[in-house]
This record gives sequence, C-alpha cells and structure tokens, in this order.
Amino acid sequence: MQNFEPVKSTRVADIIIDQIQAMIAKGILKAGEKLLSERKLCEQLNVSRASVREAISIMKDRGIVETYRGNGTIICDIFKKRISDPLENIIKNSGELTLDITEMRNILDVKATRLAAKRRTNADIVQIEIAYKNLVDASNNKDVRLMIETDAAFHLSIAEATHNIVLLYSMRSMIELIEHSIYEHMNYLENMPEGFKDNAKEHEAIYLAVVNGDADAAELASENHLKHFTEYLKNRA
Amino acid sequence: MQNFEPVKSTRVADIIIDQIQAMIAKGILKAGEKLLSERKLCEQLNVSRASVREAISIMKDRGIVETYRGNGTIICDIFKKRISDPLENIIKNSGELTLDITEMRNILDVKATRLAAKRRTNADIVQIEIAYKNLVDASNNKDVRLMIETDAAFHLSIAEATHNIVLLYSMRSMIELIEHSIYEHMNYLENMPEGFKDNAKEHEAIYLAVVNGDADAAELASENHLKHFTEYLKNRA
DNA sequence: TTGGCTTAATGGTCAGACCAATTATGTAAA
DNA sequence: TTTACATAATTGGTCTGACCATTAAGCCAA
Repeated sequence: MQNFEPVKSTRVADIIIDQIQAMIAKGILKAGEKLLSERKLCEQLNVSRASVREAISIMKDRGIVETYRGNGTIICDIFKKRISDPLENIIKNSGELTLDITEMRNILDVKATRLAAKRRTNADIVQIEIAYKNLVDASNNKDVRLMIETDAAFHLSIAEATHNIVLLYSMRSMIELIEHSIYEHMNYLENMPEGFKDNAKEHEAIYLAVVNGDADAAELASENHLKHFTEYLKNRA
Repeated sequence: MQNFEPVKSTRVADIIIDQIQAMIAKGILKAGEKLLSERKLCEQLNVSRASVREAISIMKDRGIVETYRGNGTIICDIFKKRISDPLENIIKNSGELTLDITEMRNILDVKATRLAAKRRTNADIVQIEIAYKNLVDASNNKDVRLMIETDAAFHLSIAEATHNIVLLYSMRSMIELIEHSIYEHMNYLENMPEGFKDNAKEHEAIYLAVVNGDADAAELASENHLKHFTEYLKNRA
C-alpha cells in the first residue's frame, strides 16, 4: 500500500497548523479545550509570536479555533463550519455581484424556458410536473425555505429539458452562488406572502407553456416572472 | 421585526479583507493583477504590516490571492476555479458539445448587446469603436486568424459595456471554449471562413445600435448576426 | 458574603529590524 | 549594439520587543 506522508510545507505557520491539526485528529486536543497561550506556543515551538499568530488566525478563519481576548483560544466543534467557498463569501458581501449574478441567471432562465418548450421530451415533462407539484405544495405550506429550494429545482428541471449541458451547468452554478444570499434575506421574504401568492400564477403559466410546447408563451411567462424579483433586488441595492 | 445587519468586525485584518474583496467584486482588482506591496498597503490603510500580513495570509488560505517572495501578491481567478474549470472538465467528458456552447454563447451575446445599448458609457463607446475598426480592418485584409481574434474582441468590448462582470466573464469563457471545441472537432482555420462570410453589415448594425443606445435594435441585430453562424454549424454537424 | 479594586494573563496591534528570493538596473565585455 | 554579469532595490517571510484592550483571578475592605 502506498502510504504517503503529508508534504511538509516550508512555511512556518503551515507547519504549526499541521501540528495542531494532527493533535486534534489524534484526540490530544479536544473540542472546547483551551490551546496553549500564544506566548507559550512560541516557547515550545521555538518560533516567533508572529508565526504562531498567523497559524492561529488561519485556523480561526477555517473555523477550527475561536479566540477570546483576555481569555484564550479554544478548539471548536468541527461541525460548525462556515461558508468555505471563497467566491460565495465575496458574493455575500457584494450587492453589485449579487445583482450581476441574478441578471445572468434571469437571462439564462428566460431562454432556457423557451428552449425547453421546444425540446422537452415526455420524460422531461414528467420531471417538470414533479418539480412543479413540489413547488405548489411548499407554497401552500408557506414554508419559505422549502419554497426557495423547490423553486430552484423547478427552474432547473426546465433547464434540464433544454438538453443543453452547458446551459444547465451555468444555471445551476448561478443558483448555487446566490443561494446563501437568498437565505440571508429569507426573513424579509417571510414577511411578504403577498408576493408569493402572485407568482403561483406565474409559475403555473411557465409550467403550462413548457408542457404545451408554446415557446413564445414560455419565454414571456418567464420574463414576467423574473421581473418582480429583479425589481425587488434593485430596490434593496 | 428584528432585522439584524451583518456584524462588521472590529478586527483590523477583517476590515482589510472586506475592502480588498469588495474591490475584487467590483472589478477594480482583476484576476492576475498585482496587489499593492505590503508596505504600501500599510501606508494607504494606516495600519501595521502585521495586520496587512494577517489579512493577506487569510486570503491566501482561502485561495483568493497567491504570494511570491520577491515578486508580489497577485489576485487569483476564483471565478475560473469555481465555474470555468469544472465546466471545462464536464465538456471534456461529454464528447462533442460545440452546439451547446455556441447556443449558450449566443444567448449571452444577444442579451449582452441589448444591455450594452442601454448602459454603455462614453468610455465604453470609445473602446467599442476601436474594436469595431480593428474588426473591419481585419476583414478587409482577409486575415482569417485576425478576423477571429478581432471578432471576439468586438463582442467582448460590448459585453464589457454591460458592466456585469459575471456576464462578461461567462462570455469570455464561452468564446474560449468554442475556439477549443471547433479546433478539436473541425478543421478550424479551413472551415471558419465560411462562417464569417459577409457579416460586415451585421457587425455594423450591432455597432450602430449599441452606440445609438437602441436596445431593441441591438438585440435584433445580434440575433440576426448569430443566426447565420449557428446554421452554418448545424449544417456541418 | 459581597462589592469593588488590583493584578496577572491573554489575544490584538504596532514599530522596526533582518533574511531570502526576485526583479530592475547599470556597467563592462563581446 | 548586444550580451553577460555584478549590484542595487523591491518584495514577501520571520523575528523581536513593546504597548493596548479585555478578561479572569486574587485580594481586601465593608
């Protein structure tokens, strides 16, 4: 069996991180326990405090430890990891990027709906029907989180019916990227059930047009549907 | 209703990270560009080098920047890492997708042309004019390779005028993929001239519509322009 | 026991120095 | 003029020591 050793980085901070993570992995350091103070770590590791601090600040960013001024540094429960995707992290704090992605997603969605109406097979229709019914159920139950999920799934089931892999992948990517931002605005959405009542009809229009194979109606319905959400975003930006 | 704002960290390094990431999100800092040196950043931000280094080392860990001793710190192409590379991988494993990619590119181009007509600034117009003239020159000289290059540059200069960096990025991606795909699956240079036949007037129509700010005409001109190339591709497939 | 004060320890920030790698520059040789 | 190489300047990496801000612990007096 090939048993590789982890590559020893030349960077001091990386070496420290490796050591501490190994201790956590071996159970020597357990969640909730305090790490040695920075100054004592310097002594034991024979490195400067700057290097120790760099290692700790990186582990803090990774969610491995938490620091408390005047108290110390504790090992975290690994389970509560934060967003690890750097791009999503940037998007989360950028209204401009969120708008850009939303616009891109809308462009794709409108054209995908048109193409789906032209190309959907019987198998596609079955999947779209399932997704549509799930969306309606979630809407009736007023479960906002589930509505967001089933809404995405509904639009993706339509994108799937275009049989354009690149288009499908791109739409899925855009949806993934703004997912976190949408969830953060969830509390806002929860207070506007009226807005969601309207788009029940919009979803129905899209659904029917695609199933009936009416490309023009499908494109129109999709455009109309997304107009509302975009306006809402622009007002907040 | 309790509507909490995201906590703005008091930590100096976090503030620096937010600033730099915001610059990336707005396109002020672009992939491949160099960040200011640590010492200059200290000056501009009025903080110690330790804080700047902490911010940079965290961003390095996130994969947002890369550092090179003696050279500098460069901005990574996270969009490529997160979106383009995986797509490229999918395409490699899916056989011939030239039509899918082309369709996707056309969708983006048509809508980008419309948006550009609405949003182009004077600076954008200058760039578009330059790109258009280069295209005309290449066309007059019947230099096929240069025509392909200037054609891409022309459409990208329009995409740039949308001021949607995600859209711009995606279009650039598609154009690169098409060139690869056509090159692999067809006799690139030998067959391309037919696809470029007599579209000087079409380019002119696009150019004029965008410069005049006529969104509907721009979209129409773009649709008309791309139709020919797509049909040509389909006939070959 | 309780309240408030002092003290010590901790993480956060700063300043300045030197090392190591790379690039830019300028000079001498071909 | 061009090329080659030594030198200087710049950049990220590391170290040292100091001070600030916060917290916990200890202490003493009411």
